[in-house]
Amino acid sequence: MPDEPQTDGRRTADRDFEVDLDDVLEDDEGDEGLFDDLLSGEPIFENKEVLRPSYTPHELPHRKDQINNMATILVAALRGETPSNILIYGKTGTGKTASAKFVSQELEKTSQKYDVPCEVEYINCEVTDTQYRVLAQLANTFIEQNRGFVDDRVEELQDLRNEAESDPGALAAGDADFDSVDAVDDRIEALLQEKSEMEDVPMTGWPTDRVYTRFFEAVDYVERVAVIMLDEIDKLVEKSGDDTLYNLSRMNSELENSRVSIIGISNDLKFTDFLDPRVKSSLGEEEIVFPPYDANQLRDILQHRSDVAFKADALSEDVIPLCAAFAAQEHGDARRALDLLRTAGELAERDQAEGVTEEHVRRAQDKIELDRVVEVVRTLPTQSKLVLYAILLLEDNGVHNVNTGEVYNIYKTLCDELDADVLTQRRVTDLISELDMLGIVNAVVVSKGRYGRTKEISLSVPVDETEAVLEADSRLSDIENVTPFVQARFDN
DNA sequence: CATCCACAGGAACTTGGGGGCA
DNA sequence: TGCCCCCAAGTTCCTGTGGATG
Repeated sequence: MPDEPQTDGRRTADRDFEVDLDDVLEDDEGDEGLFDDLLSGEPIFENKEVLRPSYTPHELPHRKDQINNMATILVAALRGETPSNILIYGKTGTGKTASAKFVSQELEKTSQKYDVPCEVEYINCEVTDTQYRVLAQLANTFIEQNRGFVDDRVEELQDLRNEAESDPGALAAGDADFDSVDAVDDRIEALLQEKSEMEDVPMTGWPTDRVYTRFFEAVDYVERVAVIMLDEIDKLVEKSGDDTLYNLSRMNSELENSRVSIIGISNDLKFTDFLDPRVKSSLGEEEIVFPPYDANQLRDILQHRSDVAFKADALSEDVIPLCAAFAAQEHGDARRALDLLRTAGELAERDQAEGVTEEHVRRAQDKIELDRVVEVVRTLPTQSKLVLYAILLLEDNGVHNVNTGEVYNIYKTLCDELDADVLTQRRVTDLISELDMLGIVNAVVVSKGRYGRTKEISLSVPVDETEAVLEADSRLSDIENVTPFVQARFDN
């Protein structure tokens, strides 16, 4: 195992963020075991899962209108018609995804009840962010399903065949007319042959149009209505244009057996501006807007979930209003509110407190922010880390609102000393913009008249923590030894 | 009022690494 | 093996520009 030391290093680092083992060990006196202490405290949570973002609730307060609206549109699928395409708008944490998933679950449930072939495929375009990958993923899920259909059909035919061997009359009673047992065998063989041709689309390697064809065939293999749900659709358009959407939206005119319908979910209200007008009109047949929650609505949601999540009386009175207020400031983000509540609970649990207090919420607020920053910085690519370190050094030396040129100069010396590749300034400006979008730095374009136009960059995270995280990176391990060389530059 | 700085940021291209297929 | 594809990261070349200054 050549990478053993690295793994070890990561484990130690993780430990500090996950559970504070040192604290536990210090308290470990007498013959009590390691976990006894932790267990002895009155538990605060009843069911923590319902506070996690992955949990899809059965009831979404203050979203009845939107849900009914979606249902009205999608009910067409149950009648075997093509539902209109839907575009859903709303900022993060406004319940778009949860509502859409809820509706699709109900849709699939009902479709099974009435035996109407109708499926919903969910794709998160932030993860699956190119045309190729979207098509490949869709193709593979449908291919998988089709194999299932073939298996079912083959089984059916085999039963029929077995029955027919003892009672020739059974053939006529079957749903398809076979005049002999051999005919049934032939059919089975043909089906198995078809199945063997249903290979998965590889993750990479094929031309995109071939993937498209494969996907097309897979959808059209049986009669059905396929609802394709594209979450964070703006990310897809931003990265790889509207070809995917164009292809998907014109599919219906060529499909013979099945119909497809698209549900696009977007954070960005204006993303249709970049679309081809044809795509825009077809995709936006129906539009549903999810407005941000206000503090009162957030309070309802939190109340709702905390009844299930916490033990009775575990929350002091002002906890929920405070969480709601904090989250309402962040454009009414319910996910954030739930996170806050959960983290506050975890902090209280770790303190072995009786219940969650206002104080825990405030600490949770800080912890979430710091955790986010630490995680983002830790997972940054090396080059971005170098750029960030350059900004950090400038800040350390009392230079605030630095501009691109200064950063680039420091970055260059840093790379020289570390023996790393030096990127062009063009690339570094992009990296700075990325850091800006991640909220690690704040970069504003300003014009200094005669002295040019540049970005004014300032750090928007705590210096010490960030520095610690950067120095923990093995690839930058020499950085501390290098700093003096860079420091020397400031003397000039 | 024109000039001109110091970049911003778009477009097209290259490189190298993932893979398929005959 | 050679030729095809896709993709991320990076490079080259480029045009655009807000406003202090001469």
